[in-house]
Amino acid sequence: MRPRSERRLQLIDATIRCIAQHGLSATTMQLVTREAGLSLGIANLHFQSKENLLAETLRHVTREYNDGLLAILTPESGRSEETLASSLESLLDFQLSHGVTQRQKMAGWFAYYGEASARPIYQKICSSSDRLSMQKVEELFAAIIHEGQYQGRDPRQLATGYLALIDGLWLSLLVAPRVLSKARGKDVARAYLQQAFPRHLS
Amino acid sequence: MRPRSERRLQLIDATIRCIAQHGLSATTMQLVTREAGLSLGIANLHFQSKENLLAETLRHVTREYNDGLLAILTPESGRSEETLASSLESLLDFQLSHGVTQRQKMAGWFAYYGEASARPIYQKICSSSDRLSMQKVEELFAAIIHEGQYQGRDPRQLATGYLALIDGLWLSLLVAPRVLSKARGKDVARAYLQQAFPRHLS
DNA sequence: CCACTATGAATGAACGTTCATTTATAGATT
DNA sequence: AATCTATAAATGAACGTTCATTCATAGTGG
Repeated sequence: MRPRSERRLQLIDATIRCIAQHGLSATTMQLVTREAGLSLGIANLHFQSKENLLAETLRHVTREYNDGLLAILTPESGRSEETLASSLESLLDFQLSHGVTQRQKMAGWFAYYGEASARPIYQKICSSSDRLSMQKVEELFAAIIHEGQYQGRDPRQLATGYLALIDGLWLSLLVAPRVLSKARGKDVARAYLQQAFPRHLS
Repeated sequence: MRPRSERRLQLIDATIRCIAQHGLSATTMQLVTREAGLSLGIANLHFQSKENLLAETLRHVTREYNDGLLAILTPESGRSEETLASSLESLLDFQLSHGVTQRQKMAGWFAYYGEASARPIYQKICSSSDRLSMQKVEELFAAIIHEGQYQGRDPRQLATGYLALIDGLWLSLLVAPRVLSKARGKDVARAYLQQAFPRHLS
């Protein structure tokens, strides 16, 4: 017998693994609870319904990603050696890091995106997460443009392009990992940022 | 009573509409056949199984897209006024055209991508379509680099980036159409190409 | 003793698939 | 022309399976 919060996390983790392995449409309560090493009824006890479990799992995944992003893009007064250039480098490292580009995570991410257009609850979670990334990246780009006195750059347009590029690279890494390696994906994203902010990226 | 090929197309079209409206996981044989105005058994008559109907639908969608792409990127000896610059412009127009960026089509596309990592048959169809786009776009970029004598450009890297950017923009248009309009999406893609080939895009 | 956690067999709805039957079409026969 | 025959198209009730959910029951900690 374990506390509520622990079981919830245990079930969410199992859900993520199931989605990655079997896809969203083949993820059943039976599979999830067995993967978690628990009984069939337990998921409904803690999440009321399958729909809710899936929504909470998506919330968990997006929260985890956003926390990682915010840790990089929220300036902290404590860290004095932090520069805009290093933030840019950290952003790139994070978004194409081992942790974020695991097959398991990307597969889950796109499984939800695929169903998002038909399910308002997924659409809401995805789009609000996207909006946050957009805002934070745009802020960083605006600061860099100001610092570097780059001419004729629109921070919103550059942020839109950069985030779309990252999404597209993730999709390529997922669907055709043989064609595009993580290292080459990172090179492509780096090239985009170098074109935009040549004096902020070596 | 209608010929086989007509019914097949009718069912595939109905499947596309169902996926766009209800999502892939909620698309049932009942829904599809009712949408097509036909009886329940007809789909199994023409496609043997639901799995096969869904795979054939994906093949149809990718073929349609690839045909459009090939029409632009395959040089025809007859059209003398065709230049590399105009091909580039046509590519951009096509990929962000009304026809390709319909909600219905993009929703279907990403629904399959979302399930692709768990279903080998989808993965195969998607990745082979991607490979074709990649090859053709890379060829065009290589020709442009040669013609414009652009220095330090890698056609494969630029094509990878461009196609990833397009994918990412489609995803944004699908999930958050209010944040990103089609017109602004096109601006973003155009900016990428302008950076890469400034003398080939006004 | 009470509240909470946990189990898994039972339940009923929904789904893909099958198949006996009916309907339509084209070619052959008279 | 009219009739017959063979073939393919089309139907939808019926079947077996799978799934999410429920619930009677049992275990556990305070």
